[in-house]
Amino acid sequence: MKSSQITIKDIARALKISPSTVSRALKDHPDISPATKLAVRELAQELDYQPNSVALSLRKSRTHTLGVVIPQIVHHFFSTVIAGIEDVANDAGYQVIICQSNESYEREVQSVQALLGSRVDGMLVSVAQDTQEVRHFQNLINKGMPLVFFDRMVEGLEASSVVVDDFGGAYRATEHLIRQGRKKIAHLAGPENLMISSSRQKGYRQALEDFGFRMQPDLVITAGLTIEEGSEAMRKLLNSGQRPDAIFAANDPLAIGALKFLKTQGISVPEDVAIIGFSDEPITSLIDPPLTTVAQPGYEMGKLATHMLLQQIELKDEEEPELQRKELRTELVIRQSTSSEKKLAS
Amino acid sequence: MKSSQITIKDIARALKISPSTVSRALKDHPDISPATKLAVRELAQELDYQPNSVALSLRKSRTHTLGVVIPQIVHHFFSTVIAGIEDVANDAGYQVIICQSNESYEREVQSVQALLGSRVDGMLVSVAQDTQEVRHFQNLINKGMPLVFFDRMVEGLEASSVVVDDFGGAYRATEHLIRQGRKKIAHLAGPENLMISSSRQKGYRQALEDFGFRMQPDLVITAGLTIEEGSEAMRKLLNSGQRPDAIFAANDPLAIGALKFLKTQGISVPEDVAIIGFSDEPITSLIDPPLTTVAQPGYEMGKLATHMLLQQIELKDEEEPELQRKELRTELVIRQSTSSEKKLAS
DNA sequence: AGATTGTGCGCAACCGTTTGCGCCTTGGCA
DNA sequence: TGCCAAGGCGCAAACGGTTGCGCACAATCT
Repeated sequence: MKSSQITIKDIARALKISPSTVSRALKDHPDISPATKLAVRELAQELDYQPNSVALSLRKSRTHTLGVVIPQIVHHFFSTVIAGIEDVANDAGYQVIICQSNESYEREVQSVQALLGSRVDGMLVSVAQDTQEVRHFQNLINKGMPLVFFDRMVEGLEASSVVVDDFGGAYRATEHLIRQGRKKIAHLAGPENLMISSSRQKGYRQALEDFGFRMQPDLVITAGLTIEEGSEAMRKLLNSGQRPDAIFAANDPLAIGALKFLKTQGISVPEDVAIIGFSDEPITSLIDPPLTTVAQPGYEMGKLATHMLLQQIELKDEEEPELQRKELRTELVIRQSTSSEKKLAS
Repeated sequence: MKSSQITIKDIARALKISPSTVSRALKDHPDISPATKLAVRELAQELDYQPNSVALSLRKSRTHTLGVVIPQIVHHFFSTVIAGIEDVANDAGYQVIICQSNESYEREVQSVQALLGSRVDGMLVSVAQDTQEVRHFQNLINKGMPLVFFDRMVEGLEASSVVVDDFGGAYRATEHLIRQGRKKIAHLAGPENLMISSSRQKGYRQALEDFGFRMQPDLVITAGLTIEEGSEAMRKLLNSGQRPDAIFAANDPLAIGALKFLKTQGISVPEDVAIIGFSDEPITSLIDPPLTTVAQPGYEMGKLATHMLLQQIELKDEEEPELQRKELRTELVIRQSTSSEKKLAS
C-alpha cells in the first residue's frame, strides 16, 4: 500500500549488507558470493524491486530515451512511422517520448526544448509545416545531440535524414497519367516550404518535360495538406477556366478533396478526370473509386531512422558522426481512379 | 561543440559562487542579492542552460511524466485520444511516454513494467485484446500508482476510468435500424473479453427486446476488430443461410469488411442490407455508401482521462483517491448506409 | 612462520539539483 | 561601544544507483 517503490537500500537494510553489495549481486558481479547473490535475488523478487531508471540515467548520463517531434499523430502515415520507431527503440531497450508540433513552429521549438531538458539520448524529427527557421535544430547539432530527420527534412543542416523518393514517386505517377493518354495534367501542390512538396512538384515537372509536354503554370495550384484544401483547390482550378483531364495531388487528402469536389460537379472519375494521390493511406483503397496513389513505406522509414539514430548514439564518443541521407523507394499503386477502362464497381 | 549540457555547477564555477546560490538565484529566492541574480541569469542565458530534469526527478521523486499503454497508435480513434492526452499533459507541464501493446498481453505487461521503472507519475491504460489476466494492473493499484483506464477498462479493479456510452450508442444504433423498418438485424461482435464488445452487444440486445423482437442467437457473430474479420464474419453469416436485412457492427472496420463482402456478392447497401459501424472514423464518411456509425469523442476522452489522472497525482498524498467512472456520450451519425431512400451518390 | 594470493565485502565519490541550517558580515539601535 | 537582526551566501545531505579502491580475513605457498 505504500506509494513509493522499493530501493536497493531497502534490500540492503533488510539483509544487513551494503547497497553496493546489493547492486553487484543483482548484476552478477564475480566479487559476490553465491549465497549473498541468492539472498539478494530472492528478496528483490519478493519485494518486486524495480531498478529506478531515473537514478540510473543521472549516473550514466544516458536516459535510454528517444525524443520524437512529429507534426500530427492522427495522420495515418505518421502513426505508421511511429510504430516503426517504437518497435526498433523498444527492442534496443529505449523508450520513446512523442511530442506533437501540430504543424506549429512554436510548439516545435518548445518540444525540442522540453526534450533537451529531459536529456533524451537522441531525437527523431519531422518538421512542422509552419517552420521556416531552423536555429533550434542548428542548436541541437552544435550541442552534439544525435539527430535524424525523417520524411520532412530541412535543407542546409548537417544532419542525417531518411526520406522517401518523392521525386521518383511523383515522376512515375505523372508518367502513369501520361501513358494512360491524359493530355492536361494538373498538380495540387503541398505547402511551399516543405521539401516533400517541392520534390513532388519537381518530379511532376520533370516527367512532363521528358515526355514533351509544355509546362503550364496555371495547372499547378498550391493547395495545402487537407481534404478541404483539396476541394478548394479543385474549385479554383475549375473556376479558372481550366479543365484538366488528370490530377496529380501532393498527398491523399488533397486528392480525396479534389475527388469529392468533382463528384459534386457531376464530373466523373476516372472517365473525365483521372486522379492520383500520394501516401497510400488505407482510406484510398476504400473510397469510390479506389484511388491510385504512391505508397510510402512509413513503417520502414520509422525503423530505418531509428536504427540510424541508435547508431549515432552508440558511436557518439568516437569520431565524426558520419552523416547519412537515405531515400526509400516509393511504389505506384494503381487503382481505379486512373484506370482508362470502365469502372468495375457498380 | 561539446556533447554535454551546461549544469548549475558550470555556472557556479564561472561565477565563483556555490551551486546552491546559482540554484536559488534561478528561482528568485529572496536570500539572494539582486546583483548575483542578474549575473547568474545572464550567464545562464548566454550558455543556454537547461535544467537537468533527470536530476530534478530524482530529487523530487516526481518525473512529470505520464505513461500511456495503448493497443495501437495506428487506429484513428486511439490517435485522437492520444492527441487529447498530449494536449492536457503538456499544458500541465507533463511529458508523455507511449507504449503500444499491439493487442498483446505480454507486451502490455512489459510496458507496464518499463513505465514503472521509468517512475512515471501516473498511467493511462487501454487494455489489449489478448489480456485476460489483470495482476499487473492490480499490482499498480497496490503500489499506489495513479491509474486511469480509458475506452477499454477491466472489471473488478478499483480504478478510475473513462469510457463511452457503448451500451447507449449500440442501443440507439439498433433502434435506428428498427425504425427504418429493418426486421432481421444481425450483430458482428468484437472480441469477447473486451468490455466494449459486451456493452455494445448488450445495447443491441436490449433494443431488440424493447421493441418486441425475438432474439436470434445465430444472428450474432463474434468477429474481431479488423476489416478482414468483418468480411469473414459476413461470409459466415450468409453461408449459414441467414440473410439479415441489417447489420450492426461493433466497430467501423468490421462494418467496412462486411460492406466489402456484400458488394462482392452483389448485395446492395442500403437497399438490401443496411449497415452501421461504431467510432465514426474519418474513412466512414468517404466510402461508398457513406457509413452510418456511432461517434465516440476520442479527443475529449483523452483530455478527460488525463485531467482525472492529474487530479489523482496532485492529491496523491492526501486521503483516498476517490475513484471515478465517467461515461462520455456517443452520437449516432446517420449516413447513407442505412438510409431507406435511394442512394444519393450516382 | 611469514609472505602472498584471493575472496567477499564496505567506503566514498559521483551524476545534477534542492534545501535546511549555520556562518560571516554589515548596519542599526540602545 | 556593544548587541542583535538581517542579509547574503556556503556546507552538506539527500534522491538511487554504480564503481574504483581498499580492507579484513582465510587459504596457499615457500
